[in-house]
Amino acid sequence: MTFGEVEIPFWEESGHVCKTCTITGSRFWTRDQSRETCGDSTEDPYTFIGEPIIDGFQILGKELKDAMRERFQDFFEKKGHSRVSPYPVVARWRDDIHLTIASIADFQPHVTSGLVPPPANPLVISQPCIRLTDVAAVGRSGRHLSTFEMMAHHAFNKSSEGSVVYWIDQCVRYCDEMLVESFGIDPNELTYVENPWSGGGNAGPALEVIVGGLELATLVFMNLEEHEDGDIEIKGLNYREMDLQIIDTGYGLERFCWAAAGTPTIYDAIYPESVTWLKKLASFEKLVEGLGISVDTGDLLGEISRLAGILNIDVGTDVESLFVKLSSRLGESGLDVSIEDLKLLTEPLSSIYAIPDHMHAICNMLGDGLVPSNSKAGYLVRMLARRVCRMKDDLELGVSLSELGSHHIDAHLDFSRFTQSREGVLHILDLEEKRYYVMLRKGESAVRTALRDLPKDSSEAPDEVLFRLSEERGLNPEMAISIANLSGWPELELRVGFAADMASRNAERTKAAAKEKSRTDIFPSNHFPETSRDYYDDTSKTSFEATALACDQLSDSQINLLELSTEVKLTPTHYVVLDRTLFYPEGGGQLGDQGQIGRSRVVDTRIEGDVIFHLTDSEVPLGKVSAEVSWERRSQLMDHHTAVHIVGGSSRALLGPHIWQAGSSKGFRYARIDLTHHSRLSREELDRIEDHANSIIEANIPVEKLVMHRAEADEEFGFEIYQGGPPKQSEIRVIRIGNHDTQACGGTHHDSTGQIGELRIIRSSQVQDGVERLQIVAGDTAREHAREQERLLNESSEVLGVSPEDLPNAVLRFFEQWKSQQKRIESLEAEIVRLRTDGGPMRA
RNA sequence: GGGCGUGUGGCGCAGCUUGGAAGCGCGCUUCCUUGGCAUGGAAGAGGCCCCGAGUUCAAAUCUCGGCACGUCCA
Repeated sequence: MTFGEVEIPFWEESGHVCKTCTITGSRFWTRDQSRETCGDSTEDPYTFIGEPIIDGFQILGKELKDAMRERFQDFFEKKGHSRVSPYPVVARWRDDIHLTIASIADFQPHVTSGLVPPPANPLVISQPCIRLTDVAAVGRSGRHLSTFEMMAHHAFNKSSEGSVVYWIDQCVRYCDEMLVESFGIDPNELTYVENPWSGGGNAGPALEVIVGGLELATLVFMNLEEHEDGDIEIKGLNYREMDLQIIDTGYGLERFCWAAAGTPTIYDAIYPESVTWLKKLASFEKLVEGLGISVDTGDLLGEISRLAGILNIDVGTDVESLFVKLSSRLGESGLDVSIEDLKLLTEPLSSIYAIPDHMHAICNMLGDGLVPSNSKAGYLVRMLARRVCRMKDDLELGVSLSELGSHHIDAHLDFSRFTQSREGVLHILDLEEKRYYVMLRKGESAVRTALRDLPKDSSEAPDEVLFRLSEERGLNPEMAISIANLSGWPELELRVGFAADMASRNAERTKAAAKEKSRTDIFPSNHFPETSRDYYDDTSKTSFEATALACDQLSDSQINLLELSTEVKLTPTHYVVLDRTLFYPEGGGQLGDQGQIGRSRVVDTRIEGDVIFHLTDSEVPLGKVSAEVSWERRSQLMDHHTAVHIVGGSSRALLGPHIWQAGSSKGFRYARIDLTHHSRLSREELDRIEDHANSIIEANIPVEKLVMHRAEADEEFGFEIYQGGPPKQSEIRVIRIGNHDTQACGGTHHDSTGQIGELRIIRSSQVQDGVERLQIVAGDTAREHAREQERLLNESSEVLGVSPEDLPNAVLRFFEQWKSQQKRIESLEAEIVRLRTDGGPMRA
């Protein structure tokens, strides 16, 4: 048996026959003896439009989705699956993807790798997902969505330990029974197509489940993982058998809804209220009447969807050529529509369909507390918001982005399960819309300047100009052209093939950027046993005895790779490995400890794998050593680390649930925390956060340090505790400051907040759009900082000979005087020049 | 995380490639035209050319660093 083939007794029992598709050549199974095609080929158009293949759902929209989801989950619950609540759409428990793209993403990589047990086994879930790869096709194809719910049943088997829940045969039986019995699908219409699956580091055989030309589900039997020594090669990568065998299924909730509604497009089935509302706002009926198309628009739309399912619409495809294809195919079906009319009809319509889809994704992302930004996940929500802004303006809807949001939330969303409030979402939408219009306004002059040398009657602009406007000013080529048309270049048009060229240009850059990306190990960590980390037992203990297992000289390249902090004053010469240590290694944003091992100074501490490396300024003899951690530094690091947690909690309490830690750093001289927030922070806001944080310190709240299993922590505290980054172990440490703040954190902390003394937020700066960096000093450093400020004030006022209170006024006065004197000098100089050239005494 | 770009009177921007006396539009002040307003005309005020170093006889302009902001890609 080659990779991807599946042996299933159920086929014979249920009267399925195995065939090979005459079009695609795929193997498939069907109950229909006369069937020639697999159902997923260019010869299999949709059959359910106007004739639903799932009976008994006389409803649409949210109601339909709720009923469909319930029917699905109920079936699997009765088959022994436990319901699991959906995860957020912003995948903050992962560092490789920004958004939840599939139900299995909830369990990667910790569960699929076997590190952490699943929350239930087997389980059933309906997971909201967002995929932006086909965003250009949304609204146009009739079936593409940027956001959808993936209904799924998962089972995690460990056959090596004799723990098997169920595998391929049983999975197919469940699927078939549910579709036929529970959803009343005609068994003769069902086909199962063999289509091995690989991606995201895993692979396995898989079946696509197709009804009426529509792929309703994919059943993946994940049993391979990527490994350089693996003996199975798939698409150029090596794979080996996994410890776990995972049932990974995905049933498209919205597609079930579409199949049950039989509407012309999937959007009509799930967003009917929005589509109707938007059509009215855009006066769509009037536009249709104005065209005078002879055929019925309902029929036409259904036909377009049917064809769009067959014609591939890819990102970067030129819309022009698609219209040509579409028009000729429509002609074959007896619908005679000119390309021009087709455009006039489908362009506004595709926006009307795309808007509710995009709003659904936007509201879900913002609901999860995401803040729009110019990079990372925040950029994705901004991109969607800007697409909506553009579409709503093209349609001349006359409503704001937040009004669209408000309508969408009322019609389609239950906001009780989100962390962000409805008001919070609408506020952010207002801010985003304002930013969009600022960009457009600035873009107008940018277009004029960029095209200045171009003759006014040109029909084409240089590619380079359009690329630059897009990348630097955020004006996509269509927008740039339409601005140019209004600014004095009426003939300018977008060159055919430009969109495709731009897409491939981006693809090349991405490829080039992806080249350098591999984290190299600095130390030979696999040569040593795990170092016992004694610093957790008692964070105030500083001296200890241990055995030095190794001491080696550091090479220049190792020192380079270490990227030593500016707080490391001496360049280390050796690394030392002990059997046990009290030295805390750099991690979680906390810098490494310093101190003494024997006669050598420890200048920094690092960890690699499970081994802790002490960086010293001289060689340490092997064998018994006594060591001492610098308490002055350690206690200051603890002041800063606990203070950072407190400030994070205070910011969230005062500014809202969208506040998320985007990074942090705790050193000896200062600490900083990066927070996601949609606006710049004023000094008043910083003062309020500072006061709130200091009240937590004054209340002297105990700092609990818990050690618990990952799954247990998820359950009890939620994903909010992973602000410092995704956890890498199955057992994690949790730092809990009363009800103020709870974080998974490996750092060293005080036992109660009062030990910090006081903290101050010195300043805030912006790291990137939507991320504010707060600089914090706490404990002794806070006092030193105050002294330093006073010294600066005193020195400055002494120079001017005034008291510090009068400094601002004095500086203002001096500056004004300086300005007026500069001006006087200038005019006097001009006077001298005039006198010299105007026949003054200089002329001899 | 990576790339690109921007910072110039109150506001919107040009000038930077190729270093040589800081400009344009709107707004503002005063005067003229008018019965008054709109308008038109004339005169004028208002600039640490983001900050700091460097190169140079000379920097808004070139180089480096910082700050602030924008944008695209992942």
